[in-house]
Amino acid sequence: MKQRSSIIGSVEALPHRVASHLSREIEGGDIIPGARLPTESQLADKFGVSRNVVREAIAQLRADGMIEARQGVGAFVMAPEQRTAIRIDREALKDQRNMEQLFELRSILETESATLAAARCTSDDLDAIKAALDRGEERWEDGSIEADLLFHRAIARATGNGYIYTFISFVCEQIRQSIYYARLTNPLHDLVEVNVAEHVRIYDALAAHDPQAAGEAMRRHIEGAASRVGVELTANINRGK
Amino acid sequence: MKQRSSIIGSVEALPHRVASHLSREIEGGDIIPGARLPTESQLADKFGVSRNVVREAIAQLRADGMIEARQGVGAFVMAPEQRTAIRIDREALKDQRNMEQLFELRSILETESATLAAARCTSDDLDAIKAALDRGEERWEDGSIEADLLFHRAIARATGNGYIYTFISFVCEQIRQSIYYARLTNPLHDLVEVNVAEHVRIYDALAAHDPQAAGEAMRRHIEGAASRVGVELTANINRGK
DNA sequence: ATCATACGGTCATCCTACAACTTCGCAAGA
DNA sequence: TCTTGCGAAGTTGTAGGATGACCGTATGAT
Repeated sequence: MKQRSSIIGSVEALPHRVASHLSREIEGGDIIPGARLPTESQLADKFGVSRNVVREAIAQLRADGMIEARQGVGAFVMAPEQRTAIRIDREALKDQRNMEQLFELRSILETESATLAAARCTSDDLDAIKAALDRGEERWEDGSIEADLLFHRAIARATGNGYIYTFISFVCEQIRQSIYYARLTNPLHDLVEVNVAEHVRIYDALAAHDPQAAGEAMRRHIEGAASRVGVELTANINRGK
Repeated sequence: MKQRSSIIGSVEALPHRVASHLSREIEGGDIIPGARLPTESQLADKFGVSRNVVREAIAQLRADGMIEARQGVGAFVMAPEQRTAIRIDREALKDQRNMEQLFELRSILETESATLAAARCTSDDLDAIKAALDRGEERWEDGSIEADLLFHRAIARATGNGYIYTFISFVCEQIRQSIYYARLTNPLHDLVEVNVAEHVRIYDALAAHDPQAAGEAMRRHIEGAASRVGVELTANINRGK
């Protein structure tokens, strides 16, 4: 079979490339909601791939509720509000302002997470949180990042609210990925110690079942974590003093 | 072509059915993270569909970071923490407890959204919010639901934080869909009026640029909205007294 | 004018074939 | 014995064509 000379020599799989392209066209407003996409055959020709590849790409977008395909009619782009999935563009996070906003969202979620956890956590929950905390102290170079995530997730789990856990895990992971790739230099050790110290303060508040203190400690911690990677949370008015 | 007698007679598309099935198997822990899935051919046989359908299903799961496929090796399920997308199972929301938890998450997000919006909103933002508010007063039977969403989204937009907007839109939409299908009876009109009254209170606080009051009004509103659809937010300790 | 029908376009599914890649085992050589 | 190289087998990735199901519209009969 003759190898179709694809446009760009990338390592990315074809369906993903097509999906990204379409996604950007929709996101960028090139195709307005309600409009019809070209037919699968046309897209296949346009991208120089088989119709199978186009279908796989569309399958992804459809799963996100970004487009809707009606048999015998065509595929239509849907309003951005009725997506069935949340996805964060990793590229966009290279923009400092977006990273700042994501940190703000994280601050909101985690602050309340700590507040709820303080009121609800069982002794088992506390044990799990303590375990994550301990693992952060005996740190290898970058194992500390994992331990940090573990700590935050353990708290989120202690809220007893699965959705809170999911959302926090997701946001934290996005931030981690983007930080991880941005700076290959491993974190300075004294900063890690500051981090652990803040964790201890949070844990103490949780163990004391003091929601107010736990939330406050968490808020400060997120602020600190942000500034440690060069992000300043401006005018964060959580629980406006 | 002979019609393969499929196992279940549903209106859902085949790839979606397969994806759901696999998703549930993974979510349920039947296949642990790191383990390999059966080959595409085996899955095709198992579900009684073509390999193409299986590939589309896998394409969806792969886009979510739920599984990873390596050419020449196989497909592996990934740890739930490193998903690249958040998705909410609409089926699960039929369970009252899950709905309760989702409302709690919404309460957290929206309360802070109102707080931030009060401090940051421009006059343009206020106009948009007011417009949504007015549209809720001249209500048709179920247009009021749309107007309600519009109102909340307008506030989220006024925070100036795109992620907050995205997350709130998403959560609200999930709740709306599930409520909408649960009870075909249109909302009682006096309840709609209560709803609008609460909106007015929020708007006033926003217009006065009073973050504290706005957050408080929003928290009460979400609580009210929840109870109006039969969901009680238990022990919600946002800004603990 | 109205309604039933035929037709063309589009997505949905299936099938087969081949390419690209990985793994593993075996055999030849050092 | 150990290493190296190579090929076989298995798996995912892509291509392309065929057919079924479904929709919208135009056509034609009543």
